[in-house]
Amino acid sequence: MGLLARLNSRFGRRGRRLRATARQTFDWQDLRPGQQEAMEHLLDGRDVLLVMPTGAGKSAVYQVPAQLRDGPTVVVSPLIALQRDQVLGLQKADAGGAVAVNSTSSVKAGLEKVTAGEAEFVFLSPEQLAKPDVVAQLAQAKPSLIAVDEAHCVSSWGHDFRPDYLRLGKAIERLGHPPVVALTATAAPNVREEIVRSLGLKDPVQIVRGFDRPNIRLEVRRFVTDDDKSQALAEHAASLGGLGLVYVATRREAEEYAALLTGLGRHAEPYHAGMRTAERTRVHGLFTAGEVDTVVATSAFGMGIDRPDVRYVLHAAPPESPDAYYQEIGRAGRDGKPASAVLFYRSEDLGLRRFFASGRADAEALLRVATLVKEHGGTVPATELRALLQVSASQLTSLVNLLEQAEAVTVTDSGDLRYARGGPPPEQAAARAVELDDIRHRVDDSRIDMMRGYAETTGCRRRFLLEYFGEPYDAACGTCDTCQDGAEPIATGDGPFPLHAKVEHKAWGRGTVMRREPDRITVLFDSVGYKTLSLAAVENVLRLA
DNA sequence: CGTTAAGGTCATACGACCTTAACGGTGCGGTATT
Repeated sequence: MGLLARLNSRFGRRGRRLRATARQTFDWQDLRPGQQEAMEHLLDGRDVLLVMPTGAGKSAVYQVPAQLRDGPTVVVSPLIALQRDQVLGLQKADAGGAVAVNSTSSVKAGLEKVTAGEAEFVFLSPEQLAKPDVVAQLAQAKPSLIAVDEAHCVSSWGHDFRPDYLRLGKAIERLGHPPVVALTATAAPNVREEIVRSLGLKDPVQIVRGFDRPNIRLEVRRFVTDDDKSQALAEHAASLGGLGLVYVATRREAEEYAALLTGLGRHAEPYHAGMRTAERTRVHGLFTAGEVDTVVATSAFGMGIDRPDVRYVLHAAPPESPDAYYQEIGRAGRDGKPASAVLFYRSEDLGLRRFFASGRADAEALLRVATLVKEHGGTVPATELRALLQVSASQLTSLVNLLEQAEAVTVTDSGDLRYARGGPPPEQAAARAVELDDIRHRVDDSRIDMMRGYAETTGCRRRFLLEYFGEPYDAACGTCDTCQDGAEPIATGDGPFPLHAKVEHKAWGRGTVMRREPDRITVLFDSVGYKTLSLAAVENVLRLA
């Protein structure tokens, strides 16, 4: 932003209104630059993708403009616990009321509050927004703003675990597509693209702030045997003071490491989705109150946790992507004081991630859905298809999502299925759907490769992560373990393939240069994900696009 | 993909070694049962 634009933003009419509202309604004395910029674009009617660390005030970005726009604000939130926390927070302010619409209470009563104008904010899961009647009733209330919280879930959960995430774009359209803000703490460039595409954001303003977290020291320790690794991790954790998190890959490990740490005199508690709700709530409460030293958890623990003073995040196994890793270690040191992130690494531990990523689309089921809908000729209720095919609602949604991407099947506003006019024949459609699914899996696999790359790099780890997220970082941080061991030199000068250059590969198609080293580059390809290429070997296969 | 538990074979050892099968994460919603 130029000086004039900055002054205008600082002292302009919209900026003043926004800051006044922030003070009066929420008692926030000032707005940070990224926050105010995003709010102004929303007031101007623009869609916004906002990538900022947790704790940097992402929620404010929709809460303040919501006060200035006529009509309720729809907030998409992945967890009922998050919805509840947000509603409680908003109820403390005089912000126009808030309600969560989900299966824990009457959906009907909640929606009536919105249409009656008694709630400025309505929180829903993607599953609620997959119900035609819910969307129809919300549309009557004429929403003036939509916020998609934890928007990376579109990409990480939408394809299998929670397929209704991929249907949000349709819901947004049916709600009249008021300004939409997608919020997340991390997303690599291709994940951002997918969020934009999937939600159907129109020419969105992308605001990316505060990616680097310089107070978090990065370190990786490599091991050969599992015993050596767990012993080293336990000893390390026991030697640290303050509050910490240990991420593990399985529920059993959560229990085992918690017991191990307890044996070493730490107050450690396990946390995973296999525990009873009451037990999970208890551990979460202990953590929130700071009455525990260490929570040993699977990926179930994290979203919505809010303590500024987490001093360390240890990993007993690598997660499935640098995106997930950065999300998890980003829970350390939110207070800005020194914190550490140590990955206890064995390359074999990536095997479990490859297993989790290995499920492939059911080609036969895709063909059956396509054939049934085609032969029916008209609109088919989803329930009818489920009964015929003996699949769960979420399985059917996943199949339909793929067939929709293959331009064979469309979903009507009432939630029924219809074969696309001029769509490809079922055999072709199913084949195309399988191909699309394969592309996504190749990209997912390459993200696991990048996790290996992070763990095994001899260069600066901070630079590795920031460049993965598309943030140029032309230095070595000087504080990570590799820097302190004397990091490898960084490629300088222009070279044949500058950072972020668009390139074309003979076999892999279009891509973007994400990382440059003296003798090789890493390119993010649209169809195969991340590939690290030796500069000596690419002369005849790679060119600038 | 890698680990572990269970079962089998060998053949003269109350263990050593091999093969095989099972297992592994994240949550919504709605339904069935107390």
